[in-house]
Amino acid sequence: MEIIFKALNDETRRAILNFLIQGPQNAGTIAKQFNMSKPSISHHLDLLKQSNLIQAEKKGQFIHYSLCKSSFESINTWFQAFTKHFEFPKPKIRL
Amino acid sequence: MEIIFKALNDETRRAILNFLIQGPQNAGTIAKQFNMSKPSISHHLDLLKQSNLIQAEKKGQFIHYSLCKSSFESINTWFQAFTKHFEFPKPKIRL
DNA sequence: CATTTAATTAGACATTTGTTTAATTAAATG
DNA sequence: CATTTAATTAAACAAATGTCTAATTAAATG
Repeated sequence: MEIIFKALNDETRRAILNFLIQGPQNAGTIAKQFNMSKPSISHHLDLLKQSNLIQAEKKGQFIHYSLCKSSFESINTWFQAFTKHFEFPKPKIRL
Repeated sequence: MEIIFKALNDETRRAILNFLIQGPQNAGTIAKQFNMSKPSISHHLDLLKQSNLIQAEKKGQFIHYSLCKSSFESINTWFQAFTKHFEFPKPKIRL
């Protein structure tokens, strides 16, 4: 989980994830969305890839990035303990 | 969301949240769970409180900390866009 | 095969973060 | 009311993070 939460702890990376909901995009197209240098975006993509929130696929000169299901499932599982905590408060009295 | 993801991006803080699933605890009891100075834990509790993942209530000399629903709901809402993305893949053909 | 295009890697640097010890605040108690 | 106990705030500092420009890699093209 460590690396997933780390990857999510940045506004630009979260915006990249949101952008990728539309579908796979190459690094250049992603970079154009942001007022930031290409190397910076490349670095963010690397962190997202390390965390398995996205995956990369080389297509000739381009690299296509897309959302990756597994890490989103991990996060969901992590939060389930808290979801349960709030959904099922212990009754103080027998009904 | 910024401050919530920031708060979640630390192993100790996530462990504190998990500990609080058991129920409200005071700062000293929380600190004992960790091999770390009390001021460090105090700092982590402050960040968690700022993010509204926990709330504090002073009881005499003690301060009771407990999980706070609202920010967990915010996170859940944030993730829904991705949950939807993976749950409902667009069919390529009409069934 | 020299040049262009897409993208990453490397190096530098300022900012943020997590930790510690020392000092402070505030409530409880003999 | 002086002392103890719970907890925070302050100050300092090393480590991690995000950004940039310059350099490099690798594929496409005239």
